[in-house]
Amino acid sequence: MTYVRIADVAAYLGQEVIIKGWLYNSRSSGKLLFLEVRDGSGIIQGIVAKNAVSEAVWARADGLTQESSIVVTGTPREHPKRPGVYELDVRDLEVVQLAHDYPITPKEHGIEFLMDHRHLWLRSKRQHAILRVRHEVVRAIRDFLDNDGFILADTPILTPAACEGTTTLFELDYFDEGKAYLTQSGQLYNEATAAAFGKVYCFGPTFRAEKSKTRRHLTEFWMVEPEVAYATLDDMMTLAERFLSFVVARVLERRKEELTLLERDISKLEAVVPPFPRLAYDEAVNLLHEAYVAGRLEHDFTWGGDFGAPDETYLAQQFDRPVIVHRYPAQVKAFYMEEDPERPEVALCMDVLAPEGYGEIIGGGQRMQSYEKLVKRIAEHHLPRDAFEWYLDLRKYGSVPHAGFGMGVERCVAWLCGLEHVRETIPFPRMLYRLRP
RNA sequence: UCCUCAGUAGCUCAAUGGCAGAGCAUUCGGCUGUUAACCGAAGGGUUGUAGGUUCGAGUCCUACCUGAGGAGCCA
Repeated sequence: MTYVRIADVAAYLGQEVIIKGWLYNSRSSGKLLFLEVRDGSGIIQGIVAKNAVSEAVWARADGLTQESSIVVTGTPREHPKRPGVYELDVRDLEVVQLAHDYPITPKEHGIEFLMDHRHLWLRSKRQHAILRVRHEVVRAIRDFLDNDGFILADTPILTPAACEGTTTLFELDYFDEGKAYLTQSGQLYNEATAAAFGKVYCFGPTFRAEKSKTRRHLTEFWMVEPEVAYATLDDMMTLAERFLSFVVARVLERRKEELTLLERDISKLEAVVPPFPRLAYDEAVNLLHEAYVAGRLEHDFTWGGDFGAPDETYLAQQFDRPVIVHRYPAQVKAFYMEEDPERPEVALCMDVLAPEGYGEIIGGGQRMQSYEKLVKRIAEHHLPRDAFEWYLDLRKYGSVPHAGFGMGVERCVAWLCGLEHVRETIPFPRMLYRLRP
């Protein structure tokens, strides 16, 4: 007898197989039982006819409860009325464990209840679809970078100092070395590996102890950060555009079924092809000001600040694909940003804003190349100089123009899936007021 | 940290200041093609906590707790 996964039953039509899984839901019609069996690869409806099985099998099948673990023996065949859909004529059924009072019923639940039962919620169809899209996004990211000459060079999660002085860090005791912090970005280390390998990326979890409680924030999130030696801001805008287009195309190609289950408007994603509109910060400010004058934005925006969420949403809504905003005022950006040689008050940086109000999904730019200017910046930002000596070494020994960016995986997945909140895009989200399960 | 909203059965929600209710889930019964199946019955409540107003509070007031959304900050 062959053990098969539900995703593969089409190759076994008419042959008896074994399926190992859990009861997702069941319906009955007198002497017929309809068992929806899931095994992680898919869901198949098992048909138990009272006159076709032994009394013992019938009794076991009739007594099944939601999420009981079961091993089913039966013969797959096409659904009588729905071509392309497969069912299983059940001959035998063993109960591995009988579940009692599974809390997540097939009706609606509130978000608090579902988040408290996240470990069980992961079994439902919608969560499956989202996490399969996430998996495809991660795979596409790696395929794109690996095929483009990048080396994966992971950066440490425990770090001795902040990489951006402004944001809040998770702090912990590190033996006799004093305080250590959970990384908020691998970028500074990326600059070191880029000087070693030319084209690198790191891909892992990052942590921000920001007290942000919005649909776009997690305290622990995954970020992919490519970094390229001898690259400029323009190179990064082009790379981000190619990179993001590739990821979107891959998800459309391989996960259309999941997007359909999520009721995602696929035409919105099909529009995501190069070139992306590029907007200087100055132009963006003008657009926002005009929108305020026309009554489309509540607050006026003046040059010098960073965009708020409504501003980002408005800017993104002006285009049918991601928009790249570049050359922000240096004062609102991190200390390591290179300045524009023609306008020192702006930084050679860029953000990619996703369409439909999903906000900033990519941020990056060209890094400061000059040793002297970087020393000055570190002092201006009141950062501890000694913690950055190794970083300054990168400017002493073969400094070159270099640039990179970071993309938040969860925001990207939320956008691709059309979700209200990023919390469903990671198996176990960590948020301001949620550490469990 | 601030602003707004919400806490009633295991879950999702009703209930003009006047008897605590429904659907789903659970248990029992019925149905040979069901699709969040359906039909019938039963069990299930310290209305988030502590005070207050009132003849009477799930409902009004105060404080606190918990959660959700948003601001700031950010991917």
